[in-house]
Amino acid sequence: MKNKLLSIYRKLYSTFGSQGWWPASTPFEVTVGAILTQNTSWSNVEKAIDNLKSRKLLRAKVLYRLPEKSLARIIKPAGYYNVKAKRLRNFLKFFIQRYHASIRRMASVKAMVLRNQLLAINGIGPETADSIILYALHKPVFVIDAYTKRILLRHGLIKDSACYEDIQRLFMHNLKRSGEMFNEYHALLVKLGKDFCLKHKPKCHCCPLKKI
DNA sequence: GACCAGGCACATC
DNA sequence: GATGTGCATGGT
Repeated sequence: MKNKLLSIYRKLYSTFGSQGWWPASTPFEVTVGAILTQNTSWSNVEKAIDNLKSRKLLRAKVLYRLPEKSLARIIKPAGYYNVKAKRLRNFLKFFIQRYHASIRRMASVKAMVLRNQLLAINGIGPETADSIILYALHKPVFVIDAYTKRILLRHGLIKDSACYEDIQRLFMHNLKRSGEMFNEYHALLVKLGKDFCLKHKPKCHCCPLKKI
């Protein structure tokens, strides 16, 4: 399994190159994006983030002062805007109260402790929590998403019944813990998922992983 | 017009 | 514990 996961990574990297994730200019912007991108295409999230940026709202305390209704209107292009406004505010409350709106303070906590704290927030599930920990704080946790599961399933590396933590363990127990690599690997899986899994049939001959 | 997107919580059985 | 449903915009 170790060799398999590593050869998939190498093949993806040699095919697609570095993906430059996360596409954001600050760690705080990553956390906002992680919540907004739940079940939503990134292009829609970008519009919502641009709205926040142009209004100079991309700071925790400033954003938290905004009424929920106003926030919902501004992030509308990201879809599910009412639930996401709530979820964002749930995170902001936590971030301000527990870490004084400081990314540095939040990053000083052990990854698994923070993960549990994030999971206790209504609206933050495993993928969002891990995205924040990996892409905003650069700590080595592997992010699992729908593409990752679909790809591993197609290549017979997991069972359909595998849950989020099962798949995460597969990567984390079989690869060297490297935030840099986990960052790239997950982004590459998303790239493969977007470019091939949706446009082609399973195991189609032009998939870069066909011989893996 | 149908289908999909870088999920999650909640209701129901 | 598994399964179904609501949440919503914008691109293909």
